Amino acid sequence: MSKVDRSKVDRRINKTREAINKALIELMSEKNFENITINDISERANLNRGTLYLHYSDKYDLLDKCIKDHLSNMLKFCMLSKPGEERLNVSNSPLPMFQYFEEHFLFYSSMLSNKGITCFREQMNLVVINGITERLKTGEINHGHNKEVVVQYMASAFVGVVEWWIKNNMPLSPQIMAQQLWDIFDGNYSLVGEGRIPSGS
Amino acid sequence: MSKVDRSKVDRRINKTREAINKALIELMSEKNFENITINDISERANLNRGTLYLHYSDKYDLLDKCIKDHLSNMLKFCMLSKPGEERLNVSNSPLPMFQYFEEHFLFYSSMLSNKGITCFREQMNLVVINGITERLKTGEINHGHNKEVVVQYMASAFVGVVEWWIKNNMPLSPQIMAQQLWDIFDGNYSLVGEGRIPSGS
DNA sequence: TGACTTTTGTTGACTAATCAACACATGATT
DNA sequence: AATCATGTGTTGATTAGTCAACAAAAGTCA
Repeated sequence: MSKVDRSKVDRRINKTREAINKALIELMSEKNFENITINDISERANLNRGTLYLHYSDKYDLLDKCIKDHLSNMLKFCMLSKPGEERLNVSNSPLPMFQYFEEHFLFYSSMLSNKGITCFREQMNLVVINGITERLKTGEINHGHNKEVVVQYMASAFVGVVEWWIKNNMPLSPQIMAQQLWDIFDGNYSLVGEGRIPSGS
Repeated sequence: MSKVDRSKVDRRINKTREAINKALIELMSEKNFENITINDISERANLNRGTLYLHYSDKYDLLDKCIKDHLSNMLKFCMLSKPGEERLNVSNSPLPMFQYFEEHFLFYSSMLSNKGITCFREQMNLVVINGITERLKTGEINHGHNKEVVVQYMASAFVGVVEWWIKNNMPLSPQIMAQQLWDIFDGNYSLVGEGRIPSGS
């Protein structure tokens, strides 16, 4: 008569998943996804092949979950700075985002540069769109622009810039990138109801 | 009816031991050994406290096995260059040794600098003595010196120099250290039966 | 084509790691 | 001295991971 608590996840599970994800990302930075075998992954992760199948049904399932996991964390990170609060100062500029991408460079580099995996860019775009949409829920646009259009515009611009930055091995610092992007956005819109930021005149 | 092979070690065992050893060395570079608890170690190693007790009876047992393990590897590494073979050229100088210590700097630094653990220096000295004795078995000394004395002299000198080098955060490169030590040894003895190396005249 | 190697996904027997719980020891604070 | 917190070492029930073995699929090449 027992049955233990089990409310928290067994730490072995996390260790295993982390090892597998790390191995996959490493391998994807080295070769084409299609050429990576389950054997490669389990060897690199230093665990039994059978263990991998306890968590993922095949390598496509693994890739899928790996992407969803990372993008979900990215979105979570973005949402930490609450929408509609202190949005016009530099402290809430895109800087944390670029620092985030810098920290997870290996992942985003692997995903964006790897041949034979087309799905990633679209998934990332989708997540960014959802994120921006969420943030714009409270602070409404008041320039007479269609919200959908603005969201698409911003998401595409952001993802495109990030993709360029990552694919080119981050030639500029996160600070510079954030400043540049902030300036461009500023030239277009201010994102909350206060309207354009008076610049000079 | 079965009984599996089990000739090789279960990879879980190696992973666990490696995590524990890494955790101990890290912690010892941060604080006094006496102030490190079993809880600290198991937390840092990211495993259950009970798991640690499956491998070690207490933290002293762990420290002991950790030291013996490292020193045994060190000796193994030293013995890779066979005694009595090509001993007079630079390629067989102490350089590999200093590179070895550089690679395992964190361990030796922790052990040599940590207060509240006196046993390490003596154990290391003993291992070095055994190593040198082993190497001198084939190539005999022929200067009329007592072998024991020569061994003690060399071991003390070597350990002393290494200890200074590690404790001072490796102020000189392994190359320089090896060259210096080689020159000093050369000024004293050549270690094989060929006698002094004619230097110049 | 056919022989071959490699990879895949699954099985069952087994072992190591996990977790909560426990009693006890040590140490500091009041 | 009594209280409180923290660390120790052990227990038993349970789960996750391991390994070798297998058959079937997919890729390689003479």
